Amino acid sequence: MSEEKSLNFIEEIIETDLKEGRYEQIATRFPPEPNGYLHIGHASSICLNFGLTQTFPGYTNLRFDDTNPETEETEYVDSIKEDIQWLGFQWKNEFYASDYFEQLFGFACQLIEKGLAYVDDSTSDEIRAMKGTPTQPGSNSPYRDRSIAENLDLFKRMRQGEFPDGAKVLRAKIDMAHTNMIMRDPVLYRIKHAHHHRTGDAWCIYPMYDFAHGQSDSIEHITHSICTMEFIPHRELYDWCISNLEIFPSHQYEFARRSLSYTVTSKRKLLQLVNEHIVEGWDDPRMPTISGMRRRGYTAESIREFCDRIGIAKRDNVVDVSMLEFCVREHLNRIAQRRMAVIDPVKLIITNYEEGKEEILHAENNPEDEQGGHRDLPFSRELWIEREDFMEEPPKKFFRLGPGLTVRLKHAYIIQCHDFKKDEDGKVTEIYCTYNPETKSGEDHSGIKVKGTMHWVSCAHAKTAEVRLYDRLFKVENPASEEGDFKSYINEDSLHIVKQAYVEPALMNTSAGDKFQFLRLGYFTTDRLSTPEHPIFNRTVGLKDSWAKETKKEQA
RNA sequence: UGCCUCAUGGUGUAAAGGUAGCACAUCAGGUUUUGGUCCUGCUAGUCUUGGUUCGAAUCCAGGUGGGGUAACCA
Repeated sequence: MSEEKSLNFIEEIIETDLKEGRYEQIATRFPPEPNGYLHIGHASSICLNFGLTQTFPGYTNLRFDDTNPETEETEYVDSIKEDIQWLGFQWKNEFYASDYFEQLFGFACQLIEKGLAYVDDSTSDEIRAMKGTPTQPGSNSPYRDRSIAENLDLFKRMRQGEFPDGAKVLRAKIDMAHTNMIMRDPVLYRIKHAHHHRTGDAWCIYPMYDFAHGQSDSIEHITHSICTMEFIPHRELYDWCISNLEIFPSHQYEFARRSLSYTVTSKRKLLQLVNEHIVEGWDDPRMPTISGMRRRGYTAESIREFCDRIGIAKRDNVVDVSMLEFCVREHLNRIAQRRMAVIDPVKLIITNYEEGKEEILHAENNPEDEQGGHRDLPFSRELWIEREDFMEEPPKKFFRLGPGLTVRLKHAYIIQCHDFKKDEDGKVTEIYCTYNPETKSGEDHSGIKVKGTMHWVSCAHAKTAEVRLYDRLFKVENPASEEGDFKSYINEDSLHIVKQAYVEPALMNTSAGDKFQFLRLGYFTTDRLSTPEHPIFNRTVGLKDSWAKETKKEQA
């Protein structure tokens, strides 16, 4: 615990600000636009913003950046709030940029009165044309020199709804030759006769991001307004507005958004996957959304740990998914109860075990947790085992079943295979073994050592469950940087549904979100659609599999 | 092309002019009634060229490469 954790560059800035007395406490905010579900990239920002005010004195607001009524919906507001809380964070205030519409309107009037904003009748095409290019200065709008009185009158009439969409905009009067394109008389307000999810039809003019965000920060006395790198050019305008309005000086700091290999994290692309039914909704377990990951079985703790490990910096990055998978496994290994399930079953018959006999075994729930307790596990003559655990002609290092081979059945006996049966297609249908009654788990004094231990489910006691196996959604590491449509890189085998898996009785009557390790198969969670009559388990992540690695090496 | 920004093993991230470290991944081994967990060890890095300095990943200058930016989106 004596280890001093190094600070990221934002924490360093804050520490300096605090030390030098610029602030006594800080305020941050998480500012989502309610036009999509939160994803793993947002989780990073959430952990940053809320984490900052856990390590330093201060608080964090949740503020919805809802200035574009055409794309925003209450459904998104609700999901965003749920996801943040599920991740384990609580905001101090729940605010909306739309709360400030009246105040923002007032700010705009102030700029007009200072001669720093004007109403422009140009079309968007004309404005774009007059913008110039990075190397060529733009040109002034013919409406740029309207009088203050006329601008004020026009702007108020815009608000009254006298003009149709697109007829006029309010622009800042800065410099059409500015090297920063953002500063070439940016649009501040536009006319949109659209229904807003919160203000209804009260407004028909809406502020642009650049006029809403900074002022909202200022109104809330946000000290450190943290956003991603693409907003760097906007900082100059952010500061310009605050300084000319002479309001609380919030400051903007930028970090590089985190990206994850084999996934996309762009709301536009995620929306597309949902709308085109490539996935089954925002919370499809293959989605990198918080809700998708939650349904997949990720824990909030593991996502927080992940965000902590990948850190915050300003350079471009693609974090390897294996880092994320490591974090879930690490947590789930500690908390998930062990169960047995067979996904691809083949029958095993213990020929020297009395027919009709059954034993109730005492199986530990979690070897990592001494307080984890035990469960009853029925054993009998006929068992289901995993088809891949038997090989007719096993290679040397195959520590499972094959003619003559010996293995332990987890929590039960050591068995030896002496025969098997195949159908006319050559498919193994039954495997015959004998068991050694002296080798019962916990009472084994035989001294026999075996290399392999296998999972199984008693046929007579097995329950049927649906198991959903997920794989990465994309075939390439960075779909966003690949040529052409990102959808052409989708992995069409990202979901494999097993309708009839056999599970031990202790797996009945679980609740949505319960987490288990199916021995040797991976971590699974009960899906929200699961019912006692039709249980469904989602595979969160497989176990590390050094045997699979070995066989892959052989093939190469 | 202007402006902005970034550059440390395969990946992510530290080192505030003084021994380049940590984690993931990889590889090799040990323990194990999960080929899991755990433990041990290996491999592998400062974009380039100059300068300042006793000493540079760090400071300066030039180059190269990546990313952002020219929506009535955020």
